[in-house]
Amino acid sequence: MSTGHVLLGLLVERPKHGYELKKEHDHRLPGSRPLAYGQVYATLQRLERDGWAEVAETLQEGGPERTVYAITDEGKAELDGWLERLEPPAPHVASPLFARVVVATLAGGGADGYLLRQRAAHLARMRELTLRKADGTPAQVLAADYALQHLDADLRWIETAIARLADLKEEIDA
Amino acid sequence: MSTGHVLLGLLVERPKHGYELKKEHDHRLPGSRPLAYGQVYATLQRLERDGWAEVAETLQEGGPERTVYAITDEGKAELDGWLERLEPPAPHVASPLFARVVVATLAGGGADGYLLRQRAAHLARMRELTLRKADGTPAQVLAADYALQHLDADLRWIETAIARLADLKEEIDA
DNA sequence: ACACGATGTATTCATTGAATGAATAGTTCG
DNA sequence: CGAACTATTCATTCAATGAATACATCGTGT
Repeated sequence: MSTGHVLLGLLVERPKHGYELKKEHDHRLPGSRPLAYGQVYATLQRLERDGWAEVAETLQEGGPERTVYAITDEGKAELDGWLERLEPPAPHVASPLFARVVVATLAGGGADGYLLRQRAAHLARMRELTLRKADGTPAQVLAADYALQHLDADLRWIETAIARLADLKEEIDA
Repeated sequence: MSTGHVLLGLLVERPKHGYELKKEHDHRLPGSRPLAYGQVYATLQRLERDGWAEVAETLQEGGPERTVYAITDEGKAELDGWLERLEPPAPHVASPLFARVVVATLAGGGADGYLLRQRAAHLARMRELTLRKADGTPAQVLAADYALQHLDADLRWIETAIARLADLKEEIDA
């Protein structure tokens, strides 16, 4: 429940309500997919159910009702645990790129064309990100760097994949 | 529906039933998370609902019933489209690593320790994968290369993140 | 001065997809 | 007889989207 832990993290500062959490999440984690409101409130309910967050107060002072959530002691302990825990380093690599290459080869189409087009798209995206880095906040720069490093990793892999497509085809035909 | 497209790809060769598809998937896409049976059958139902696959025959020749699915013409067209489509190059980077660094900084703990431990874990995992590459099939080697490139990307990012933690903290405190 | 629409705040709901784990049931083989 | 393999189903949870609801504020034109 990665989203839940991030929300817990945002609650450490002070109690907040759903709308605020969504805004903060999108602001603090630029580059990550913006949270849908539905997901925020669903996640908050799970946090409450598990005792990691609780309703601090319900405000009705002009405007819609706002339900403010606070992190609990249990939630703080859980968050600490999450921060200590090492990210299991990619036990399973979910790679749409790899999947397509295998499927294209299986389906007989050949993956060369796809890989070449993908390489071009990656290069374009990297140029775009590099430009955007210039005027970003530190968080935006870090997020962009993360994306850039992984796009570069894809590019390197694409090169070796192109070179080894023949081997893959042989294995599949066998 | 990436899983669905992969299953479609496996059906191009010839009609297959769920159990066989699960085995083939896990075999053809080493390194990816093994499919749960439940997911295979649920996905097949969606493929059928969308007209991309259909029940070819139901066998009851000694042994449990087997429902064999075949790809339809519509499914072939969809698969071609999927293979043509470029992977939207990381519009949103879902990065547990980045998320933890931000949350650790927000929560006041500081992310240095976490990054150092994560670096060590990555290095260990890379050594392990490199060893396993030696005696792998071409598909396994490609999958391992994909993982290795991305672990290396993480490592590079970790270095720059360590160097820029102070900037991030400053942004958050402001 | 005030009706009106746009914008912003805050939450809920219905639905779908992804994923897990356990349960079921028959077959083969030692 | 029991263990292992083949094949499918079910119950449940989490993740995620998109639309709907509802109230408040604020600027604009008449």
